[in-house]
Amino acid sequence: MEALTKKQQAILDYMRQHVAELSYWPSIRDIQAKFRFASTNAVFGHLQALERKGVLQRIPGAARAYKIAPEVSADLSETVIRYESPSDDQIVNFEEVKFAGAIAAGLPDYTESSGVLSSMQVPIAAGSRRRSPESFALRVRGDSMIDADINDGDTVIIEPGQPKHGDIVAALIDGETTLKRLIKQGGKVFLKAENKNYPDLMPVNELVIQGLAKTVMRRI
Amino acid sequence: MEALTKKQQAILDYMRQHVAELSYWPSIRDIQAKFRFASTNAVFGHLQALERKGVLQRIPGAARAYKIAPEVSADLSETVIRYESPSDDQIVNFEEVKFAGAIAAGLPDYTESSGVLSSMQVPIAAGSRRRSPESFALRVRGDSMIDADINDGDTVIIEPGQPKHGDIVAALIDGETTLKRLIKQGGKVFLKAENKNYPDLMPVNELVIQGLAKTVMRRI
DNA sequence: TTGACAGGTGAACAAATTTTCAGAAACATC
DNA sequence: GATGTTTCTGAAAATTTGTTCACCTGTCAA
Repeated sequence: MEALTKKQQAILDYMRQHVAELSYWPSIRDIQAKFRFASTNAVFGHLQALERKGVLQRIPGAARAYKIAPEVSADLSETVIRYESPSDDQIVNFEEVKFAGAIAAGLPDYTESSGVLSSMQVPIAAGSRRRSPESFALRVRGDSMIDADINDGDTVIIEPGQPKHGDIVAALIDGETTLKRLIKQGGKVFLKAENKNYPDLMPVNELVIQGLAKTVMRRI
Repeated sequence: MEALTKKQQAILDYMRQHVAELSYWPSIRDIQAKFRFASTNAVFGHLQALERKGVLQRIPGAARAYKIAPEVSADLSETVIRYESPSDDQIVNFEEVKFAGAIAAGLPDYTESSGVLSSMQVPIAAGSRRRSPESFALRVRGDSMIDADINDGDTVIIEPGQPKHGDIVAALIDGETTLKRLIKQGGKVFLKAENKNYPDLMPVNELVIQGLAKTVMRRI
């Protein structure tokens, strides 16, 4: 694999950043402006090079249309081990977690040092003109849901939604967010900790919930 | 929120699917072709409507350039339940999963019917100016890792990295991606299925891996 | 020195794409 | 049945965008 020149890498990065932030690709002239080229052809040449080197695929004739080839893996100086990208149909297509508040529109806080925490973060919010409740992630502390296989240190994705009987909700109790299962029984609403050692049902009059826990994430 | 008509919803869905699959937006003509309109203006009108209704943002004059507003959650007409957003410090800041290949730059394939699946999706490499290989997600099929608490239907985030002894890797065996634990023993490399019912160690000469499984996601 | 090559200028061209205009058909609503 | 709205047609205009051509400028190695 032929290596990219500095300019090529910069352009590729810019394109990535652009599409991540705005959700659509930059035009050749956008790139030209960004790098202060006097001619569109400077960009054109670079794009050709990027395509030739296999890191970018242009769609002939189509404006703002590219595909980015999967990144080449860093060389692994191991002996027998070889990398191979998965075929597209193996890839699970996710939806999106919109993070509330401060990081809603932010770019990923990718700190190499932090030991490659997995997972995601969502640029999007581009065009978020709604004050609708967003999904967000919470780190689980404690063992109140241990019997539901949600353990200390896990991360749950909290989504907005209509809480139904049996749902696990992020509820505000005494100003603190806790994970509980919502129980409706005899017209009354209860919260239940999924831990045998905890008291059974906790009746609630007014329930303040932050959302529904729908997904658990666990580090291996 | 004004509701979308059937055609509008279909067009919106198509656009989402297109961008998720190809990583760039369809042109008006693409949409026209898809829905067999005789005129581009049919599409144009629908796009106007979608924008007026706030679910889509067009970039004037730019081809194949849109932003999609985040979905609004269904209104909760429940009685005692109140929503409250979490404070920022409760929010876990994630890093980013870059999806390989086709969906690299895609937007979420959000199908309302599919019942508010949780989770994320990644516009890509946002700002990642690193040439590192991308992470991606795989849906787990089968029970080969059941003893490691990775079950059928779970989703694992596969990350690039130097595989070490004990890591769970996504390895290519007979052209199929499988999840196995990597064992180095006596200078040899083995793969081990974490399921008591499966044979112990599988010796490998040449190992083709797609990455390291570092995170499991499970739907509740 | 020469030649190859990455990087760039400038202008023009062709194609793709958005956008506008005027009007018609379908369809529900009252 | 009248009325208004949504949906669509057809063609044309305006603009954006990708593409091409001729030529210039350094750098680096043979």
